[in-house]
Amino acid sequence: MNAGAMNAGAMNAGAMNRAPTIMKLALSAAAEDYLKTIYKLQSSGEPVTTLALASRLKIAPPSATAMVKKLAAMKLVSHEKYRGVMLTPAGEKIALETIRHHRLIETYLAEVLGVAWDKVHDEAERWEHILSEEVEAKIAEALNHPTRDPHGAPIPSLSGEITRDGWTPLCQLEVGAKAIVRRVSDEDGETLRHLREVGLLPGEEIEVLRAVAAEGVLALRVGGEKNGQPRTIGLAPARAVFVESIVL
Amino acid sequence: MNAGAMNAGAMNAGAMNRAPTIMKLALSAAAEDYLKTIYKLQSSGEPVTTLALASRLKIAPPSATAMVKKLAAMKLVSHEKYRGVMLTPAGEKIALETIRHHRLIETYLAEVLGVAWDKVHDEAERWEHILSEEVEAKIAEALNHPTRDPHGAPIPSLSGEITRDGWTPLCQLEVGAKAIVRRVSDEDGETLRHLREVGLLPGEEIEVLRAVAAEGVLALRVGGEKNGQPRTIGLAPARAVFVESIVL
DNA sequence: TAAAAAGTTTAGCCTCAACTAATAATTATT
DNA sequence: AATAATTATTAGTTGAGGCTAAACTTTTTA
Repeated sequence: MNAGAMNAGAMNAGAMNRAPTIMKLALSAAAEDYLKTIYKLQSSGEPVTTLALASRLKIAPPSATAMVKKLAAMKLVSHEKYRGVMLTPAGEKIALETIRHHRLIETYLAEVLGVAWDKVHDEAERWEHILSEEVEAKIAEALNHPTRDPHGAPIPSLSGEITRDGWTPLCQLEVGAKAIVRRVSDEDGETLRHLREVGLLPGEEIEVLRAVAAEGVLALRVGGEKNGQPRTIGLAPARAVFVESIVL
Repeated sequence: MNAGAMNAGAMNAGAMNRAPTIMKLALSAAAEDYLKTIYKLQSSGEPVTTLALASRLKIAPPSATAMVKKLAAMKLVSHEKYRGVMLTPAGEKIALETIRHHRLIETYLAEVLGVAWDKVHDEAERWEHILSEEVEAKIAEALNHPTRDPHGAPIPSLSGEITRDGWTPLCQLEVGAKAIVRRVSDEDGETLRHLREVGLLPGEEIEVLRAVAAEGVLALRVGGEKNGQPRTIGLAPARAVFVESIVL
């Protein structure tokens, strides 16, 4: 047999690729999704358990275990059995690249192509895995190197730095507190549509009028000084909103 | 059997999907690639054999046989054993949609994002499979509904119509013939870079000065009236160029 | 602290889309 | 027309990345 074609998987090794560019380990879309999800769990302080991964990625727990093992073999995560997962520096780098892709694409779709706020996430979820470095650069340039996506999330820099915002979940505000909406979670289109309807967009000023823990409901004034009408939202959407408190 | 529209494989019985929109059978990227390749072979008059498919797609022949069987089961192609393949109307529709995606993306990348002529093909090859109808529409609109991609290939309309150009491969021109370059094949970046260097871009006027069949070489004047210098190109690149003869 | 519950992993299977080796059909050549 | 050469198909594997059922840890609770 004449070596010729050589299957794509076996291609990595040292063969080919004469170019001086550093060989970029082409990870599967699935692997990138795991790394991204691990990063998000990790940076929101939640423990990165098999169950958390499985539920975020909508897969069965054993599937998560299997992938975690593969990622560990690739030295992208460290994994102690029955304990949990942590990204290695290499894994974090890839997670941040994937998140950068995602948020740049969201921004581009929303600002340049005019795709609706609540739809850009699902699009970006697919695009992030096929974006080349070159097109990434063109997109970043076209947007003038943005640092926030349309939902207020920070876009990691090309070198992998990311702003760590210390913002408060809206659901944790005390009655009477005033704050400015800084970020909303982009994951669920349904929630996003609801938040836009209520007016909870990044930049908006709000005041907590009443919090009825028992009812799991929050009454707010949305929009600055008096003119905003009071609105009531549930706890679930309130958890998707992050605010910066206004200190008086 | 109750007609193809709502096949969608595992799309569980009647559950979900209340919307009145026609369910769009989500085909794998691989299947789309096969349909596209079958379409191209078919419309260039070549017989659509297992070997031709395998060689175009850079896979082994048995893999092609296997996928052809699947596509036949989905009624996207008709297949007579040992004979060859033909697209059904449904298969052709999907092929044309995929080609539309590909060419729109190429055009967008080149014209809006400034990606190089010889690189847009490989990008589009990946993007075409994940483009949603909505973003497709936005892109088409941003480009003002183009009918040609940057290489001169016709872009199928949304409804699946495509211009059939009767252009001549450059390699078939007689000595002394004058013509205008109308289209170059986009498949191979290497070839494209070469053609650009020689000046064989859509719109350019050429004249065949000498054709040495034995040498497999063509001498041309590129660029209108006298001022173009003579250039020599091989037969392989000449096959990738299609021209419109100037009738005197 | 022992039993129950919750969470994690192993074992074994499935589908997809590739692959190689071997077989079968068609076409070309003496 | 018989044989050789092409080309196509079948048979059996492989690797990703899912799945369920069952076994095993860890944590909680009675």
